[in-house]
Amino acid sequence: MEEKYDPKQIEPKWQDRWEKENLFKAHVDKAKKKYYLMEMFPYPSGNIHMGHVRNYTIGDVVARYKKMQGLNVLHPMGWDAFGMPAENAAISNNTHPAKWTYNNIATMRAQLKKLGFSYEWDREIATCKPEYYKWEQWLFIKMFEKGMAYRKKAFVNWCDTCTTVLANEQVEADACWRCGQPVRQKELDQWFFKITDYADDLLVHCDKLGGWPEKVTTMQKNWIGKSVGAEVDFKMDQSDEVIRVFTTRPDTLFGSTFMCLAPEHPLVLKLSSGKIQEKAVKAFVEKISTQDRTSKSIENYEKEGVFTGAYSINPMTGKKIPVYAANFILMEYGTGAVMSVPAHDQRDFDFAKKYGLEIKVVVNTEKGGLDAETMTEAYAGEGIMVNSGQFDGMKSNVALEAITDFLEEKNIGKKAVTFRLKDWGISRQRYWGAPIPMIHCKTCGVVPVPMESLPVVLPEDAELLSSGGSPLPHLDFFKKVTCPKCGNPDARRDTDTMDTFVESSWYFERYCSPGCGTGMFEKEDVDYWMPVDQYIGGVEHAILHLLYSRYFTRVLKDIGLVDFKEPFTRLLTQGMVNKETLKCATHGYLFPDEAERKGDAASCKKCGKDVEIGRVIKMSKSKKNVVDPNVLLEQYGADTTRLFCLFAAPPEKGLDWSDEGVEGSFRFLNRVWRIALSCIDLTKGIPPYKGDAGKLSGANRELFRKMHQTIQKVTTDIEERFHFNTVISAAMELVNQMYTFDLEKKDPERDSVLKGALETVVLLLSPIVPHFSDEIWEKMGNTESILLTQWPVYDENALVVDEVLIVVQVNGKLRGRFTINSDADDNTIKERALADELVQKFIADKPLKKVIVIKNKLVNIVV
RNA sequence: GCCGGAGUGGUGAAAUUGGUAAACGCAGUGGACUCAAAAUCCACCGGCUUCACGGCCUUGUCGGUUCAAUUCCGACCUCCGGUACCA
Repeated sequence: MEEKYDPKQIEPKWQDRWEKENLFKAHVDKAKKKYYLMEMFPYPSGNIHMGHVRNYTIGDVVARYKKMQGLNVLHPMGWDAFGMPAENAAISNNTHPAKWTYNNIATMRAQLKKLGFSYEWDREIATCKPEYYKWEQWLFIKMFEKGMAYRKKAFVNWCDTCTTVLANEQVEADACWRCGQPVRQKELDQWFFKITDYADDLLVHCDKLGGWPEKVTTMQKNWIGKSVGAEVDFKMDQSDEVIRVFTTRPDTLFGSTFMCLAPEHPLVLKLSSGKIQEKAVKAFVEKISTQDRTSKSIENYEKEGVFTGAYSINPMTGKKIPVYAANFILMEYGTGAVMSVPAHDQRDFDFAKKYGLEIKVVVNTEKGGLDAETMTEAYAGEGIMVNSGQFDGMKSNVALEAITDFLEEKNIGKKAVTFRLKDWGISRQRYWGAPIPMIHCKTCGVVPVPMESLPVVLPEDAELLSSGGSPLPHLDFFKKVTCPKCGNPDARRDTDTMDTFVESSWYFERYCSPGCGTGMFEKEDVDYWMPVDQYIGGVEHAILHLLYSRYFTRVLKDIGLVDFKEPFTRLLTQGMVNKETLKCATHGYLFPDEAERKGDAASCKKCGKDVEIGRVIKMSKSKKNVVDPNVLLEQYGADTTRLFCLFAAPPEKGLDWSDEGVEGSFRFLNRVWRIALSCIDLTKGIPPYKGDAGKLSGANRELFRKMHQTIQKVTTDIEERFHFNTVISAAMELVNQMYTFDLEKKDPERDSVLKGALETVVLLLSPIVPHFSDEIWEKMGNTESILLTQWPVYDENALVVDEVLIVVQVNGKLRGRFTINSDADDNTIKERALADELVQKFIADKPLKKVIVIKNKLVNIVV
């Protein structure tokens, strides 16, 4: 009776063995080439989901592959353990965020272990532990001392009923998600990191990140958004005030017929004060202050503004122009004021049409013909200057420089650069985060907590408020402190916590010395391991997390803690794991097992009503379109789960979940298992064929060639593209070819070739299905884990083919094919192609125009 | 809205540098084995057309470049991700 493939028995066996043998332990070894591989650590939300399985499987394959290539591999794992869901769970289940988080970590760690990932668990970190955030607080104080962390006022979403701040996610249709109260914008003092100091450097280095997907660096470049232009001072009519505007188009200055200020601009209320417009302006500012002012919504609002009653003077024309406050101007960007040129900017054009303001053409097209009266849209292109005094007739790109120089000469303007990137606001009015290590004293102002008093420990015995607000401001034992500078006993501790993106901006360095008690990390560890050679994670992090990490690394470099600027040499952004959603009219979103599927329709198991089968979107708990990896592990085991995740799609693409494919992956492993067992029996004592390919013949030679082709394909597909789906296809083809042999017939030559093919299949699959491979490897008589075996190398000579297939096209259409010796010259190939019967039929008596011969591939005959 | 990406058979996908569109799977159909079933093995499997050889069409839509376009260029449509307090 043949032994069946039983993952339930094999997988725990190998997981134990790997752990006992310390197979994944990494040590600094300067004699060896290092490879630091890291996947984005998970937020401990409760259970591992398919997105994690996919991400970590990709990483594990690379880790194991690099190890087999002989590199010193560091492959750590940890927990992004602070964050809002812990607080929400605490409120709804009455459990403490800490308890909830640590329970989730325990569950998820066990799940990751069951998947057989090659993590070095000794390096595990959890960002909610004081020994981790202590060093974050330490860095915060360093940054404060350098002026890199500073305070300014900023708006937050505020719910008056719950008296709490709401995250953008907690705002649904401009109202609080808990109570439905309309959300108001409230201004608070908050901490900011000066990422804008590094805007240019972050931008310039985008082009040097050769190992990053171009789409990610493009998105980062656009996010940073450098604009070159000029700042221009506009004097006010009848007052000494000056309004400074930023423009990227100083060439259009003569065409500026009005001006717009951000509603928050300090001059808005001042200018209208005492005028008949005062009331309307106040109402407008008030209205805007209730609106969400994020870049997402701002472009969606209908352009709206109000006249302040004041005029400024266009410095070129000397004409009075009205000053408006407008909802599409952002205070954070540029100077919070723009000169409006309706003829050459679409937003200004729309605004001018709406409020009946003058439109003046100052840049005409080469052909001329722009007319302010008849224009239906702004002309934003380059052209020839008109209506612009001494600059008339110049090309607009030349005038841009000339006018800027003119402004500098007259001292009313200068060249200026503006970035779209804003400073990073890190204050969160929340409980479950790292406390900001600052103290507010009435006499000394803002004072850092002394370094020796760190960490400022987040009090774990706090009770969460049902409104969702942070309990920290209500905890006197936490809040009340003595000022470390003057001894004033009435000082107040900062009760805000840090944005969780702060923790994830340096965890990759912490992995290098996870237990370090004297600093963020040991320099020699970081010097050896960093930068990360390969980072793998979801595309959704393409901007924020990755940009913040790049910024933090620069800060660490400037403090002298590290010697490099860029933390991640190569980046792989995997696509999301998606699934259709199911929604019942009465019961809302349903889990897959709460609905009865009937072909294209489905009904709710609770009420029997029809269920709406929704769009295929990113798997998420709130939409309940999830697949529980536990179920797959239970039914098929880790290897099948891993195999399917990789086979279904290339990593960078989205993966739309289907249950059917999993079965096929399991079937494939069984197919390999069966041929392995019969080969092992058949080839006992026979060494794998290692000789000259030319000495083999027929099917044996074909298999030998296929084996080397497969090694080549698999190696380049992993090395260059991480396309594991084609890696698996290639392995399947090799296995299929092994199945064409009749093992009943005796053939010692075949047996040794077959043995080599089996060894190859198992080695090539081992990073993907490690338990399975180690088990077969052991059955083949090996005593060491397959992970410690060298990755196979292909033999160039074995790839040589004698005959190639040539296809023949007539006018680009496929008409015939033939095989020919692979070293035949172009002329021979051409003759053969023209002689082909079918080809002749299509050429008929038409004259030949051209014949294109592509060696070893194709002939195209043009008639 | 803005920025980035994707779209190929019934279905997941492949085609790496512009050179045979659909490799390898899933689902399906037929056959072998079996008392029977499961499992397994073998064969077929884009559409229309043809007794057949074959022909015509087909990579979201429309147009362009080229001897040749899934691949390059332009316009558009749909979907997905990000949009600064979800992580």
